[in-house]
Amino acid sequence: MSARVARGRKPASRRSDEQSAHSHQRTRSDHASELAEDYVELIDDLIAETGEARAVDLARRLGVTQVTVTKTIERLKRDGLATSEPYRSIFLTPKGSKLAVEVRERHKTVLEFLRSLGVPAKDAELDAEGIEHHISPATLAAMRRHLRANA
Amino acid sequence: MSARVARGRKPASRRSDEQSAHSHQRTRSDHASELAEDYVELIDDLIAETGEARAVDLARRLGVTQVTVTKTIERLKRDGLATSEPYRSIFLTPKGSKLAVEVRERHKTVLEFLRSLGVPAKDAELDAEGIEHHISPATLAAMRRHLRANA
DNA sequence: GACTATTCTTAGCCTGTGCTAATATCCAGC
DNA sequence: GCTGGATATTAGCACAGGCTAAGAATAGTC
Ligand SMILES: [Mn+2]
Ligand SMILES: [Mn+2]
Ligand SMILES: [Mn+2]
Ligand SMILES: [Mn+2]
Repeated sequence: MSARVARGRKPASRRSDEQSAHSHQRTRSDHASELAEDYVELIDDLIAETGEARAVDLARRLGVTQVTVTKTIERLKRDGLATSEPYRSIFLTPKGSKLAVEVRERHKTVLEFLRSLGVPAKDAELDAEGIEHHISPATLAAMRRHLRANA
Repeated sequence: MSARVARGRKPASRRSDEQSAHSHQRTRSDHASELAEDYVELIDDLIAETGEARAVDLARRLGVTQVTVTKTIERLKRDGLATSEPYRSIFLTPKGSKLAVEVRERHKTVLEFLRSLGVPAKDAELDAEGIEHHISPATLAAMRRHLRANA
């Protein structure tokens, strides 16, 4: 059948194996930062829109319970992205604010790009929320080029 | 400052909150199926390339340990996507095979699409591995249109 | 057919991200 | 200034998906 079975030889660790492993590792790493990115973006939005970011509002926009939000905020605090006092609303550190700006910018670009491809608004919004976290600088630049070219 | 603070009025659950929550829910749901998709695609690849899919090969291509692979295969079996006997290699059920074909096709489209945008091969491969799981049928169709138009 | 290197399994651990139930605090309206 | 409803916290649970260490089974080589 196959070369493998015919020879009884295992192909050791090949170049393409490492390439493939690297892609999956990048995806896992993207997912590790994903929640933090969405939270800081949302906290920044809420402060801009309503003057403050409260757990109950975050929960409503994320579709999770308040308890889940509170626990996640604890991780954000641990990672130096947010601050909060008991029973008070949530704030971003400078590091968190900076991340929020970058993330919002990238999110907007991805959304506009999908729209420019002719994807219906509803689908574009759903897809962008997930896609945004897997966009390398190279791909972001390519999307911007495409938007400029089709302006 | 804000309307919220000035009025002391909470804006209840607004339409846009639900829209936003829906996007995040879709992303979480994508992630729940993501690992299964990558596994069946990889198992199918390995069977085609080498005649069989073994845990050690999956581990190498995914960049995780064999133990992690074995545990994940258990979940795939539970979900009716794969089968395996102790100390034997891994097979796909008809359901798993069907999924593998769809996933590979979508993966290829995303990769070609990114390449067609001018993204360098290396970056395109890294990004496609994550992006592929967040592509709605509408976006997939748009990518195909774009590829056909720029053929 | 025995030996050894590879592979697979089992047990046990950890973190992240979700949940419910129960309790505590806060604040708006009276 | 009380108080009821909204909000936040705490405790405890579950599952996914990662890991290491130790031992068992398999298979290629002599
Ligand atoms: Mn976002
Ligand atoms: Mn997102
Ligand atoms: Mn993938
Ligand atoms: Mn993702």
